[in-house]
Amino acid sequence: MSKILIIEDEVAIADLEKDYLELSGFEVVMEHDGEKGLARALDGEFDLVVLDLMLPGMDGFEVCKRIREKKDIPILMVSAKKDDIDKIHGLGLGADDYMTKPFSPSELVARVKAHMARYNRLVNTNQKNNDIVEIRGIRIDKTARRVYVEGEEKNFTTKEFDLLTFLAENPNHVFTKEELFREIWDMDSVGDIATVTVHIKKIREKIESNSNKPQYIETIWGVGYRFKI
Amino acid sequence: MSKILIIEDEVAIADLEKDYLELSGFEVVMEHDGEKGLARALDGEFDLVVLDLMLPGMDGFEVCKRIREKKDIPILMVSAKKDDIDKIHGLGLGADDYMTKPFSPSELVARVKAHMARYNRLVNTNQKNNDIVEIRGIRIDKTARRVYVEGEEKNFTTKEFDLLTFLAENPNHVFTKEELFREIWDMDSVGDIATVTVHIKKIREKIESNSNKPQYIETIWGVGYRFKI
DNA sequence: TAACATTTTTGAAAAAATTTGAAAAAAATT
DNA sequence: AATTTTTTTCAAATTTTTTCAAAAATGTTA
Repeated sequence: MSKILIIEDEVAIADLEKDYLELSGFEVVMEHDGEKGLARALDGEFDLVVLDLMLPGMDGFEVCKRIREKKDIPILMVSAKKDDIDKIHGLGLGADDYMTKPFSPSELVARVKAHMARYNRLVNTNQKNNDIVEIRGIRIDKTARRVYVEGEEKNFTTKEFDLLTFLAENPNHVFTKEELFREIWDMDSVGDIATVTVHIKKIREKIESNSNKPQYIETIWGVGYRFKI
Repeated sequence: MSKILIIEDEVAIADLEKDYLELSGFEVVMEHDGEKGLARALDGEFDLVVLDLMLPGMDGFEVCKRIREKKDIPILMVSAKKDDIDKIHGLGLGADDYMTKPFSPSELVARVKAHMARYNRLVNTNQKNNDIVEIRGIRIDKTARRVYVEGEEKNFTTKEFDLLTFLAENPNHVFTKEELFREIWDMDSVGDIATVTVHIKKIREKIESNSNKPQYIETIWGVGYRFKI
């Protein structure tokens, strides 16, 4: 269940937002001033913050900035004035979205859902099931030793599977061919590094739709390879 | 440099959007019908898609859905009708944002920037214990070998990356070209010191907004270079 | 300001690294 | 033992990066 924090001093508005969000299945908590809101947000239990700009205590700009210093959760800013929106842009506070009042509650719900979906898409990748490694269109079932590309199973040989899995489990990390060789082949096995290259090529044939522009395994010239998040 | 794909059949509008985005430093490509747009988007070279709903060939709903099946890049949908927005929500297509025409170009630029920033923020937190060197607007991720300038990723070649990283890790220290050469190139490699200069130039092109007044890598006349804190 | 020294820019050549296809070797299966 | 599959090796083709050298620009000094 996703939890949403509403920081909004006008109780009537906050209540309305709360009702709609709860109807859509979210758990909602409200705070009515800046300081408390900030403290709550930093608590870390929320998945998204709806933040009004006009607040007693600490204003929305400040709250946004302070949340962003510590947290990466989506922040949806709400303001009565169109000018404030420009200010939000200008300050580069790291707000993810903004709406001007008045807005329809369904608009709010829609935006909240969109952000949630996006956040989950990007973040949920490598936490839950340890046996499943999933990044974008690639799903690797480690126990079953199966690989699915866009939902379709592809056959991988042992070395190909091990290599792909290692890269996918350490995404965004550049490994040299030597490192990969030591990792997948026996530490002290004597062999040619070139075999790594060939295996990369074979893997690419199976997972990349266009080998010239690899979407998963990138080449870092002069260094090695990297699985792109 | 971030690349944006605009899929919009009205050429005048597409041109306007392109102009504004390019002014903000984005690289922009336009496609004027659904099929071509989809193909381009799946190519994988873009960081964000601006997608009009009304398109000849394949409509925006379909294009959005199809992109989302394969790609995680931000999609910003544009429509003339408010009703369409509700439809986008309803269908759960995975669009990240939407704007109704008419909109101000600066609004478009702001939204694009916000999405880009967020995408980078999220992707970066996903990785584990990376070595990050950060000085003012420059962030160097040593394990991923990525460089961000004002939050935007730039491509660096091996030597460029090594040289920049070395300077950034030893800020405020002047190095002669000889020292830099010995540091980045093999100690005993025979080569021309001039190559250091060329690499500095290339790095500057990527990190300095005004090459005439370098904000990061300063030239110390008659001596060498220094990364300014 | 002229003369000089140093740095920067530029484009093309050279070098290095990667990709690719195919054949040889090794391992597993029948 | 023969066949099939997988892995490794090799070398040509391709791509990217680096180097080099000459020209242009910039800063320094007399």
